[in-house]
Amino acid sequence: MLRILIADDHSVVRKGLKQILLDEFSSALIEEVADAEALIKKVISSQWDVVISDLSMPGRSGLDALQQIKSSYPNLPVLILSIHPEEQYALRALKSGASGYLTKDAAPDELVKAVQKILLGKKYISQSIAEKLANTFSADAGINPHESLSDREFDVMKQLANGKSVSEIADMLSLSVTTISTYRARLMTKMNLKSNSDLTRYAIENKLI
Amino acid sequence: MLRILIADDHSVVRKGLKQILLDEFSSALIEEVADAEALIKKVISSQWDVVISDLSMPGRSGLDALQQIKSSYPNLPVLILSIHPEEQYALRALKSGASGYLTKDAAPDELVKAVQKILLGKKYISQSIAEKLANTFSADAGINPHESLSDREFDVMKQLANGKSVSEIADMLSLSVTTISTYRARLMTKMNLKSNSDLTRYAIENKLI
DNA sequence: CCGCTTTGTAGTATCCATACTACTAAATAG
DNA sequence: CTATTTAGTAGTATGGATACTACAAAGCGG
Repeated sequence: MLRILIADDHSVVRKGLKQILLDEFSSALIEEVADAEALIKKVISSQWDVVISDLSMPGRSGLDALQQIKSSYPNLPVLILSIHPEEQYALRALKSGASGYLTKDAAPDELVKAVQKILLGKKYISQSIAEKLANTFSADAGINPHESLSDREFDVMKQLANGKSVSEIADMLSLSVTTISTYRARLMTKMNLKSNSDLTRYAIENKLI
Repeated sequence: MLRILIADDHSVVRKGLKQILLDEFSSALIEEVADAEALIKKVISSQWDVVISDLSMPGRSGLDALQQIKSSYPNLPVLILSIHPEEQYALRALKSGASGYLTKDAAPDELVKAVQKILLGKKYISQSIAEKLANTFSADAGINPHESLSDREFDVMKQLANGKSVSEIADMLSLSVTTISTYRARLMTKMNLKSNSDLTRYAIENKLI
């Protein structure tokens, strides 16, 4: 019997996913969790055939959870479902071991197709994301300052660019303020910027926010 | 019999909404559309008790559709469901005649409560949105926020938006840092913003820098 | 396979920014 | 023409951010 675990902080989205999957896999066992913590716990406590997870969840990020899952269960396929059409996210997710990357506006049958494919141990990437990824490889890849950031740094960078304070971010991620401050210092050096406002401008110009 | 029309471009969200509503209103007739065009057509061709619509849809915006609906059917209640927690959106929606405004991370029973309330011809606004709206009324809404700034405040605002620190500005203007800090506090209140990054974004959007 | 670099994390001391308050001059309301 | 608000300015105390440092784990270069 097929066992599917869904992780998303929006209950509407969880219900929707469940419905779509049940329409196709009528006998599947589907469970839901609302944050990364619960996701990790569920993955450890029960066996699953596939995990479908959002990237942006309160507390620990989905990317974080993904990495943790893959380090303990390398063979458990994880499909990332994100609202972000940006290639950076897809790239990071795939690098972290995701079996697929879909945006939430994907059609139901694309979702079903993706699940079927990754159940076979294959990867699934949607057409549109594939095209975006292509850019990353060709063109001026690697020279964009923000691409040299680590996952954590990237996360923090976006929050800062969005106007969050160092301590707010520390709170959100349950880390020390000094840790966040260190990330900030590092990413500022890497990106060769000085103030949070510079960051905001950069992020707007590069369509990161 | 209760007739509910759902408009959202994400099919996952549509399914989720339908599920949640059916759990409560088991005998309801629920139909879905994926864009503003279809929404308008459906509203004209059939009778509905309530419309639940997203704001951001491809093509004509949800706000647009909302206005069109309210001009022809002022008594048809429309609940707006948005991903944006920002007050501007809520305000615009309410001004355009929406009966309620909810963000997509609302709990299922909040959605149900909202629908029940607006079916009675009342309005429904969530706690968090209500608080945000309060600000909009208190602070001088209507004119461009930056136009209510004094000259000094405006100066400082631009410098801050450009990434200068409070003490750099104090230096430049040969004033005390606390003076600049006071200006900053005042202009932030007037403009209803929180962080320097918010300022930068505002300044970019309004072509001030 | 072994250093060297990067990443994730945090403490301590210091520094910068803010909240709160206050005062004067100018503008505006009544 | 007085009373209230707005603008310009700053001090004191406090709270939050940063610099510097550190260290373990992971990754990579050779």
